[in-house]
Amino acid sequence: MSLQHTISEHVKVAIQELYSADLKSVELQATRKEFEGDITVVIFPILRIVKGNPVHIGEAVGKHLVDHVEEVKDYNVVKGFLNLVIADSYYLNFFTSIKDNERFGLGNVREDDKAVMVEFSSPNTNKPLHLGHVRNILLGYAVAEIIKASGKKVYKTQIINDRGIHICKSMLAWQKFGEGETPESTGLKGDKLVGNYYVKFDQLYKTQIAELIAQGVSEEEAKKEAPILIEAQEMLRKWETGDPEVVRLWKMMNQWVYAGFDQTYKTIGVDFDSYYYESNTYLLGKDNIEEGLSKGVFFKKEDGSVWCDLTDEGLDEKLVLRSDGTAVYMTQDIGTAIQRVKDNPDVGGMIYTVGNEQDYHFKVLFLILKKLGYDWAKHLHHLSYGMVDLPSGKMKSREGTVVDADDLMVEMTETAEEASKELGKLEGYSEEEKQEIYKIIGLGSLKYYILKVDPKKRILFNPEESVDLKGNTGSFIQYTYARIQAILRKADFEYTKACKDIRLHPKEKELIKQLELYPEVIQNAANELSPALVANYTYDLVKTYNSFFQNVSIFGADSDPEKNFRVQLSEVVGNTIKSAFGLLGINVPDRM
RNA sequence: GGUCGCGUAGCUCAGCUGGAUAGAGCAUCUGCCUUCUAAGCAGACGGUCACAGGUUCGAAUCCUGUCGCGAUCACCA
Repeated sequence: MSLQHTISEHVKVAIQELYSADLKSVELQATRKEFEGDITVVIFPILRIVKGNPVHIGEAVGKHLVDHVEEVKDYNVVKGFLNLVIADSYYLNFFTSIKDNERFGLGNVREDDKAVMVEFSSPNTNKPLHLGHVRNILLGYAVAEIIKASGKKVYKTQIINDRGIHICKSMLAWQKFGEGETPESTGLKGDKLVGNYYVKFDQLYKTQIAELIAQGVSEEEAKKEAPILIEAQEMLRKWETGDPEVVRLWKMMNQWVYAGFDQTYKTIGVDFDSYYYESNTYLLGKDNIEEGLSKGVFFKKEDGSVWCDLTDEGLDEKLVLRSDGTAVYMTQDIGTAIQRVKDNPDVGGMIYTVGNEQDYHFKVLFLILKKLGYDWAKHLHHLSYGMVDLPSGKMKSREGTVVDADDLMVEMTETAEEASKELGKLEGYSEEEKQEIYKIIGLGSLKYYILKVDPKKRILFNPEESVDLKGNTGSFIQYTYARIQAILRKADFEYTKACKDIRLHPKEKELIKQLELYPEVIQNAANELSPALVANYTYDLVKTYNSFFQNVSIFGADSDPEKNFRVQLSEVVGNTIKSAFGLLGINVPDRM
């Protein structure tokens, strides 16, 4: 039973005994630094039940707690706040209970037999991944890891948008101008090569439009009639009829792209448990529409199109099947969701990591699935995130202002290398080891920079600031971890010594309090699907540790048990940083 | 126009289900390397929490309205 719970219960008992009143809930908070104490009971809400002077009530309750709760050593009352001083022994006991558990707080926080499927990344196969994908991937992966840590089984998946006119555009341009180029012949990553042809298509398309306009065709017409576009549409038709030549080309170029993506995922450090391809799923959903019609969830209009009436929910009617019987986006998503649960029957909920421009789409999708009566439909969540802006404005692929994911990661690594070389702390390491550390630092900065902000907010991605190693950054936290490892390398302490009689330094107490919070932070992050919570918590922990570390020498000449205790405390903080960063997909180096 | 989201220090961001004097980092300034990693620590400066009402012992937080920014409202994906 947690201390907070114990205190709450005793406050209730005290109010019952002193005033014969029945208190339903107790408001607790951490005591502010400027007052003496650790936990504060807010008296004001009690005034609703017990009339009287808040200070007198606080005094009475405080006395009762000191008398009846072992851990409460002392109290003081300031206005309507009852500050409780918790005995050092409580913190020391807590510390003893976690110090040998490297993964304390991780795993089995909540038992739940239903698995969660987390979808993220979900790229198109016509161009390389960019900064927007990076935010998506980092968020999705971190959320998956956090939920896993909170005790659930997690499936990481993505749906790859591998069909449609966009991929035909790249294919056509390659066919026309490629002269048989391959990733091998050019040395280019497959996704880059294909992306280049997508750009080539767009260039030709634009010049053709310009030519048509010069001939007196209206802009609107020109956009529809450009020969290259007609050709691409023709190619899509051939693909749909299964034309062997087109399908062969499509398969080949998609393979190039997948190889390129795999390399990018590997560098970022993420993986997936399953892949769904739109070329397989785009026909799904029609059966479910039939089923919905028979259940009365959908209705058919005179022209044969099928709709879902959501006006009772304050939304519009939504098309789920065209009048010619073909599927729309919504049809596919309905079918794919149902298919996924068929593939993984233990799944009890799904999380879709998709940008906030699709908020409405997912609102509707979830409603429809609920109406269709699936029990897992109650646990669907759209992990919606804001756009990534650059100081120069919006990223636009057509204007070439996108930040390529691979380039970005290389740049971050190089910056880490420069900074690291200046400080020269990696002497004695092989070039290979150094490169590995630079990568860990560079990527750590990037990941932390993106994950520390609330997902639903837009991010202003400032390249200069993101590579900064000072302040609230990933590398600052990594640096603290590396320093802790240096202490552990040099310390020769024995774990067997008890730490019963130690007087806690106020900052040590503060640190242990923060560690105590750790499982709660993970639980909250899992509930709110917020990696930002974990990131900000880690920063707070590290700030407190650094300030303690700087002010108290661990290798001081005096008393052994204290020395050992401090080294152990360092180790536990280090482990906590490591596991918290693990949840965010960030590595920590032993030296940097 | 309807719907949704955002608006906190010069800049980038925290602020949990309402609680004490609003919190960090960057930038600017001042101290601290004979001790375990100074990518650090301590401190100073900096705020009408967009605005106006409301709810109450108490509001950055909840409600209503206004303004600003963004997204979205296709038989597109």
